[in-house]
Amino acid sequence: MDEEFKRYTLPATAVDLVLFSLQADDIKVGLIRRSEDPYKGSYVLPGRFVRYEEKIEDTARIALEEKGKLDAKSVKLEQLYTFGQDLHRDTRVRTISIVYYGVLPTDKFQEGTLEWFSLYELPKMGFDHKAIVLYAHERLKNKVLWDEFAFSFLPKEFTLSELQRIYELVLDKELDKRNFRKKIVEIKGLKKTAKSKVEGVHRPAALYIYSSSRKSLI
Amino acid sequence: MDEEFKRYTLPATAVDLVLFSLQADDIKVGLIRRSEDPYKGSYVLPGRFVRYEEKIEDTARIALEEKGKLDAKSVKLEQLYTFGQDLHRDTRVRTISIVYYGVLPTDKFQEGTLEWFSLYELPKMGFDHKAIVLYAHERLKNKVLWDEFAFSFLPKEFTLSELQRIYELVLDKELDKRNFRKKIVEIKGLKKTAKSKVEGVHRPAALYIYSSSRKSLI
DNA sequence: TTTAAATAGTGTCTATCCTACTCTATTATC
DNA sequence: GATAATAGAGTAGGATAGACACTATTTAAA
Repeated sequence: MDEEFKRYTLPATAVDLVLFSLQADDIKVGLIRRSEDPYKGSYVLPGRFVRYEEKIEDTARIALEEKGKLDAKSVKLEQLYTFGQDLHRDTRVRTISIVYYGVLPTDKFQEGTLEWFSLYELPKMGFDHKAIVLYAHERLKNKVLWDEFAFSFLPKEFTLSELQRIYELVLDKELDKRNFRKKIVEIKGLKKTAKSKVEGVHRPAALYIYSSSRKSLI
Repeated sequence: MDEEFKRYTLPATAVDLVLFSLQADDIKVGLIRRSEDPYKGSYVLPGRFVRYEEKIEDTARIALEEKGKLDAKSVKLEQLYTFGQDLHRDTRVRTISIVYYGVLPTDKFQEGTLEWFSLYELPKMGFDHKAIVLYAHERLKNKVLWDEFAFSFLPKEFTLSELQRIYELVLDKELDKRNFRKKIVEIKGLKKTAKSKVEGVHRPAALYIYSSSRKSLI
């Protein structure tokens, strides 16, 4: 590439997305298979270049809709980190990547253009996107513990067992049932609804809803 | 601005810095007075556009040296957040701002081109840079509690009183002396040196050094 | 040389929180 | 009605956090 070009050209800026979702009792990540070099055949995060006068949150939302065929209203995205080193989405241009991550609730899932892989069994991935997914997982662990991210995996009404399973899958760690229930209900201010959910040959589970609170679970 | 331009032009990307420092028993932030419109006369964060094939960490480092006349080796910068909305550093171009923050140790301080203002008494600031400083302060509080950021304000050897003062200034909260000392020494694995520091008409304080550890202080 | 001023330095007790741990309840199916 | 499968609940012991007050050591001034 010629020196004049480098001197006066700005790097391109893109937004990439790490999308998590609960499917088949596992945390999945939504990826796209590259059909061209570089990294042809590998999987990458869905993303999009930031257009002039496009807020980066909007870029993220458009990427979600166009690349993921997902309803942007159903996914709450948060900024993860901006990677500005060896990220060459396209060999022709130097790219800075602003990465957002978010959770797709199970009841909002729809077949689209993304392919979903277990967080714990990722395929061969292009660029440094695998490292980005792992970084997003670390952030997700914290967010699940300290914020309200766990609820975004689930529909509005959920059982405590379902919620506990989210924590266990995200944290990759088994939790004590009684302690979990005591704490989660109190700390997150869960409210038991009158309804219950029959899901197998066993006692039905009460459905809870989440309102809002500020404490932390460990 | 013409539509063709907007359609095919990429936004510019800049790195801005929030630099903290301990001076005169106060946490200060290093700013630059704008000499041109927009926001002429207001203060802004030091920053620099990201050049083609310049890692963003390098952009940050160069900004530190050129705008702040500070030794990049003495300041550990961490990425804060990327602001991609209404940030128009320059009215002519739409700019995305990747913000880094860091702490300048007291013994590395040198007069330069930055002006230092109390974190709690900021001057009139341009763009949304005041909001960014406040956001950085929130992050700093967490980093001081959970990471090793408190030590970066101080020289290698420091007294426990000096360290406690950092926590109090950053957290904007008084701490109990005995509890602080017990916890900080244990949790952060501080080591008492043989030296002590005479600083006034009173008993000298033992100097401590920080090694490394992983626990948390609250 | 005694006194005063100023900060360094130290331990205990109480309340709260975290963790480990096991049995009964309720449903559908055979 | 017996079985299988998950829902649901309480207690005790140990660890941790927070409140709290006095003695030690130095320099300067009287």
